[in-house]
Amino acid sequence: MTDIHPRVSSRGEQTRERILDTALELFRERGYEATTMRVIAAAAGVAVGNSYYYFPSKEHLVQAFYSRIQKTQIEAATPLLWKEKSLRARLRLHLHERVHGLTPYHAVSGTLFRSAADPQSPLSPFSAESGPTRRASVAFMREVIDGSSARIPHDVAPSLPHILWLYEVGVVAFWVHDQSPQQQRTHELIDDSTDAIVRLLSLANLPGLRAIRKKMLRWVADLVKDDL
Amino acid sequence: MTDIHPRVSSRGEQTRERILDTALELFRERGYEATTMRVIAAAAGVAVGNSYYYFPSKEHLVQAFYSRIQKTQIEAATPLLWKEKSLRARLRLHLHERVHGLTPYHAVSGTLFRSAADPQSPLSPFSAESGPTRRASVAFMREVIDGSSARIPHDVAPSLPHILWLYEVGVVAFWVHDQSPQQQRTHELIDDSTDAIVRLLSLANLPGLRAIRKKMLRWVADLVKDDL
DNA sequence: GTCTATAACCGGATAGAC
DNA sequence: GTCTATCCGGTTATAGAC
Repeated sequence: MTDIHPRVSSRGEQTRERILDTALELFRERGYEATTMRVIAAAAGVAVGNSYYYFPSKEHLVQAFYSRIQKTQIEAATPLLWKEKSLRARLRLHLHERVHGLTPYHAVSGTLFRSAADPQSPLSPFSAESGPTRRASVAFMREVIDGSSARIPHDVAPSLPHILWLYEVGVVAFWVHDQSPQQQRTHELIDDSTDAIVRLLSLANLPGLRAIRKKMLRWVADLVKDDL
Repeated sequence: MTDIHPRVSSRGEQTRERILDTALELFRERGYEATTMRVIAAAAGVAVGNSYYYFPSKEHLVQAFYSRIQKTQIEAATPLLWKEKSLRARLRLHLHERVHGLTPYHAVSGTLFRSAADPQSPLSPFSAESGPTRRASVAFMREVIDGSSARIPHDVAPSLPHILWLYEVGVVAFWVHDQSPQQQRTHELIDDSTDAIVRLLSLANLPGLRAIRKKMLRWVADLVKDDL
C-alpha cells in the first residue's frame, strides 16, 4: 500500500500471495474446515507464525479471497461492457461474469460465506471493514448503469447503484444455494430477473407506485446507510 | 420422542431442558462465542460430556433454540388469528409475533444465525435436518392463508405457503441486520410489504404477468424442492 | 521488516471408565 | 446418564535468525 518503490512485488508481498494462493487452492480441494492453518503453512512452505504475520486470522484469508475475486471480475467484465448499450444486457453480462468467477468455489461457498451473514462480522458485505470492497462494487454498478441507454427516474437514480448491488448480493446468495447442474438455475434467474428489473424501472413513473417506491428507497438506505 | 410413558418429563428430559435454558440465557447475556460449552455445563451443574450427551454439538443448541422459539410463536399467534379475516391482517399479526418472539435475542441473532446461511449446514432453513421445523412453519403459513377471506389464483395457491415462508425467512434476515431502535424498521417493513404482497396477489391475474409468475414459481420450487 | 521453530493456551469435541 | 481425561485445530507467545 505505502510502498513508494516501483518494484512490482516485494518479497513480503510474494510470500503473502503464495500463502493466499495455497489457502484458496486447498479450500477448493478439501473444503474450509479440513484446511487447517498448519496445513496451509506447510503447503506454502512457511511457518504457522508467518501465516499469521500476513493474515491475522483464518477469516482474513476469506476476506482476501473476496476482494481478489471482486477485482478479477471487474477487470474481466469491464472490456466486455463496451459492446453493450442496453441496461438489461449490461446487467446480465456483469452478473453472469460475477457468478462465473465464483464457480470454482461453489462447493465451499456456503462455508466461505458463512460469516458474511452475521452483521457483526467484518466479513458481512454491510460491515465497515467491507467498505472498500462494497464501494468498489457499487461504483462498478454505477458504471454499468451510466454506460447504458436507460433513462432512470430522478428520485431513483442516486440510489439505483445501491439497489442493484443489493440485488447482486441476493443473486450470489441464490447461487450459493443453487444445487442445479452448473448452477444453471442461477443463470436463468439472472436472465429473468434483469428482465423484470428493467421492466419495473420503466413502470416506475406510474403515479400509483410513488408511495411504494419511496418506501423501497428507505429500506435500501437502512441497509447501506453509511455510504449512501 | 419415543417416550410411551405418560410422564410429563423424565429425568433426562429435565436435564436436557436445564442445559438448554442455561445455554440460551448465557447466549443472551454474554453472546454466543463467549459462552463456552464448559461454562454452560458448569452453570447447568453437569459435566461437559453430559451436555454433549444431549446436544451433539454447540450448534445443536442453536437448532433446539430454533424449534423452541418457532413452537412458542405458533402457540402465541394461533389464538390471536381467530380475530382476523383479511390476509393482510393475518400475515401482519403472524410476522409481528415472529420477530417479537426473537427480540430478546436480537443482539446475538447474527452469530446464532451464522451457519443458517450455509446450505450444507444442518442449521440451514433449507436443510433436511430443518425439515420438520420448516414444514411446521409452512403448514402454519397455510393456516394463515386458508383462514383468510383472500381469493388466491389457482396456479399460485399450492405454492403460496412456501412463497410466503420464503418471504418470512427474508423478513427475519432483514430483522437480523436491522440496527434501528427496537428494530422498528422491520415492523415498518412488515406493514409495508404485507401490503405490497396482497396487492400483487390481486394483480396476479393480469394476463401480462402470467409468464413472470410461472418463473417465480419455479424459483421457489428450486429452493424448497423437497417438500413442494 | 521478514521469517523460523516450538511450545502453550483455549475451546469444541470425543473416548472410555463408572 | 454422567464423569474425567484427552485430542484437535485456531490462535498466541517466545526467542531468535536474516
